[in-house]
Amino acid sequence: MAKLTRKQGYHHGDLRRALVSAAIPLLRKGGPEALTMRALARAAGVSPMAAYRHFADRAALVAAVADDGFKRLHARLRAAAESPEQTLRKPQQTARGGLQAIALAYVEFALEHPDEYRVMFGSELAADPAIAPASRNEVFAFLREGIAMLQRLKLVRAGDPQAMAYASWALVHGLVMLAIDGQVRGKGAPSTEELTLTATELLMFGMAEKP
Amino acid sequence: MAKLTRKQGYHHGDLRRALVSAAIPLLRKGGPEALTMRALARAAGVSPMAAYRHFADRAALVAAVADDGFKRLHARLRAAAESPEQTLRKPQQTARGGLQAIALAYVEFALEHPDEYRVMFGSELAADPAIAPASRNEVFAFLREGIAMLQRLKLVRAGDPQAMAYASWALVHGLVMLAIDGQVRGKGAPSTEELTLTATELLMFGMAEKP
DNA sequence: AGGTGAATGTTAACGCTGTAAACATACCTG
DNA sequence: CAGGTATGTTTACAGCGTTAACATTCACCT
Repeated sequence: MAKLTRKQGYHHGDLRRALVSAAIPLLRKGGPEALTMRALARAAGVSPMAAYRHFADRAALVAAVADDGFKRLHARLRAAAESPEQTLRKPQQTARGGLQAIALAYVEFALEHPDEYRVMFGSELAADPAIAPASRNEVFAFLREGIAMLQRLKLVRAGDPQAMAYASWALVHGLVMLAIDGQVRGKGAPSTEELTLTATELLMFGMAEKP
Repeated sequence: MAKLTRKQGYHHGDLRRALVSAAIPLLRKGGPEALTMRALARAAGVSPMAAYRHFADRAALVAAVADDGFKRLHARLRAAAESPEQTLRKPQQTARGGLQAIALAYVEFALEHPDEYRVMFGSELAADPAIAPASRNEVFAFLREGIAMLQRLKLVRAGDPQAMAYASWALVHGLVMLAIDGQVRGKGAPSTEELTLTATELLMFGMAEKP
């Protein structure tokens, strides 16, 4: 019976979740730097040390926030994949267009929540791989499966789907980072959306089944 | 004669450069978190506040370190482009192979100095675009010129070289970030070098002149 | 040469941070 | 109801970025 109330009772009532939730508005207001243990505890109406009952240290807390972000990103990508009506200019092959729609959704998510995205890929997590967010692997698996499906449909050439998924992810992630850093601005720079379409199309051509 | 000693005399003798130089070993030992004003001043044998005579705040100092990094990266890429003997498995078209060699050199640089690379693209700089390192634009221009050259040689399809350069940069940057974050590890994951070759080849195919 | 102002470095202090240690309370299980 | 464990608090410390006031050294001008 202990299991039933495991996530509910106690003093605050799931403070862990409250802390992670409090992280989002904090991030959006003050950027990654504002994501401090004390500010978080303050936002949750709790003493600074309370957070340490749920997270070993700041890195663990950041990892939890990142994990949460990847979960939302995953949901967003799944929605984009399933939605028949994506805001995509070129339907072309449905499956390929679907993958492009996923890429667009990915970029959109990152640009809507740049600070969260930055935390998700920030250096705090890279320190030790033990706290790597599990949901990140799920996002990657989702992408890899998409590639594999396109291979089965003969829309993508044969080859290690894992490597192609890495390449695709790298491309989109790189686009996002450049966009977030404000590096894409400047004379004659394309809009991020245009750039995403162009870049993904280039990669798609490269991955296409050779004629 | 005043001009001769412009970079030499004074109290410390070009403390600004000393601070930026001291940043590298500091970074390699303790990661981006170790790059603090006080530690830097300590390493330069100077009082904590001395650094503020040369940098408005920590962000400015980080920007200077990043700028230095981009300068070294630029030099590295130029060397890779000019060196006739790159460690490249597939010579294929010389020019295209050259671009791939540049990509490999880029990834190598980042993997050798992951903490510096992270600082170069860290969130501290993105805050305000005013302190964006100028040398980063030079690296990008270098890449864009390479693409434009390939277009003139008819090895790359027509199209906005700027957008293609963004796509290429994004791909390589994304690869680096994934590799640095230790995300590429795992069962059946390719080596970073293999992955770089695969990914750049995919993009090259996509950018190739259509038959 | 000598004086003057700007450039550079120092000291002291403030509020913020992460986190360890000791303590207090609420809850669950027996 | 008793005991233990999970949770939250208080206190404390060292390190950080940064401000303000002060000290020194150089560069230049007459």
